[in-house]
Amino acid sequence: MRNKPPYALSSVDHALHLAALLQQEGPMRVTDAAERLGVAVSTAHRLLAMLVYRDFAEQGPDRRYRPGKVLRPAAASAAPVALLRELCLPELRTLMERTQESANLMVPAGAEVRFIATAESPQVLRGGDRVGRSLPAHCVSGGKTILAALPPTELDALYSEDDSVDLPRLRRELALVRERGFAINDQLTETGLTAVGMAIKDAGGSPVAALSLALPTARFDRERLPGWVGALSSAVAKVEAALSAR
Amino acid sequence: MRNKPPYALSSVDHALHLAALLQQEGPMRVTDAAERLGVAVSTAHRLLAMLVYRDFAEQGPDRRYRPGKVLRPAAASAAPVALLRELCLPELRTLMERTQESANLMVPAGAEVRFIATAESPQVLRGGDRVGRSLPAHCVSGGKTILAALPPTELDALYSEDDSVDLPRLRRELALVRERGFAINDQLTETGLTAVGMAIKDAGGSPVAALSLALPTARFDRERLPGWVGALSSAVAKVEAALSAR
DNA sequence: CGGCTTATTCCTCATGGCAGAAAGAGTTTA
DNA sequence: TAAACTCTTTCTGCCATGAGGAATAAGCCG
Repeated sequence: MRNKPPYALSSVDHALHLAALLQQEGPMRVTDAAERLGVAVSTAHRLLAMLVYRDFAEQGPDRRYRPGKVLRPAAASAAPVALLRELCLPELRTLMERTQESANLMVPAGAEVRFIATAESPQVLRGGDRVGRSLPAHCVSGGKTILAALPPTELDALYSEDDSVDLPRLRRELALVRERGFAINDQLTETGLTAVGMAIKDAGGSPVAALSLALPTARFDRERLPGWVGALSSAVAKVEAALSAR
Repeated sequence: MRNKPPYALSSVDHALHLAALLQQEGPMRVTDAAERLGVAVSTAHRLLAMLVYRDFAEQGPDRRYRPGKVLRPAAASAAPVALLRELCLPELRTLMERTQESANLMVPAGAEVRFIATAESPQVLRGGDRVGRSLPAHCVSGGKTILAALPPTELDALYSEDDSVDLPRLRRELALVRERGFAINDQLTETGLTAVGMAIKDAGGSPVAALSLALPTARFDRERLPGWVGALSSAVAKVEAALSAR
């Protein structure tokens, strides 16, 4: 816990304080919460209702409120994306070490992909860390491979109402991606950056994530492509095997 | 997650949503958080500052925000009171089964004690479940034994400015409690309820909690007192041994 | 049935969201 | 290598809207 911010949000403070109390001290009634926070009972009730809504609390048959699943030991390690990150981090590092280029892990998020882990190249000029960011799937190498693995109906659902995307052209590109097994993003999202991506699929063949190598365009060399694709294939295979084993 | 409450607190909703996103998805920048929540960047920053303040987030050297210790797997099991509850629950049950009266665990909280676990007697007329509640320590059996184990300076610090408490009289009572090793609350906090309490001390002799048996005054019998005190002693000894072993 | 507790509703004013500015950090360029 | 540039984080002030509290209704238990 740090110093109180200069411009604290008292409603948020109450809620977080209450959540932490539930975790530390266990079951509590509405009136107990009101006393502990120094607020009206109706306010405490509203705060608890929000905690319940967002899974930070739940109410038992004795009417007391307890920590919800977000605050339980299992939650942090059970979230699918957190699991995937944990599982992929070693492979990301291996991939990066093998290629000396930055390796990214991304997951699908509607028509976008979200970067959830990066192993950065040790070279001075390198693809940077994009963790936390979202980018349009059809502009990103890994995103393209995810789209390529989607059933046509799902692809339509994502893009049929989006005028900015030429759907027939995208389909043709994705057919090529499927054929090759990887996709390239040549400076579509950032000038001077080129990436090679490959989807990670579950046992049923559905894309759950993608790995990509991102490097300065100046270092992109068609002759080295097979090597990068090979390293990506290796990493993807290992992740897929680990996913199947769960 | 439940249905959104009819009268949601949107600021609290933003904060909790953001905390859950950090746990599920991992590191995030301020601008990422703003995008995900659909709020201004400055608002996202204030929310993150509150999350950091309450240990739901922390910021790394890369400026990204990550889950704080409250959201990590270890937090839920590491909180001292949560540990104590977990450790004491079996003894509470044993104590209750042995005496057929309700057994309570309470911890000191300033001049009060807070009830953190109860094993209720199976009898129809019984001491009830007080989990979550706080009561003045000097009116509660377990609280008296905690006060009795405090150094005189600490006792003074708690009560010297409190006119409602006759400190010399309390001192005399606590001296008696120390001599006996247990304390009785005869209807001070609730008409018709009598309780016998005993402190749990750490290796250094400082009181960390107390166990008590609470029963209807109608069942309180001075001839049975040694039996109750014996059972309490047993339970306290086991808890103290377990505490020492950590 | 009574008393306590939880849950809901309405109103008002204090605070949370936003815009803008300042500060910080990393990259690019000369 | 230093300056310029750009993006990002952090800070600040203002005002309208949403959070807190009072009152009421509903629920629960002895």
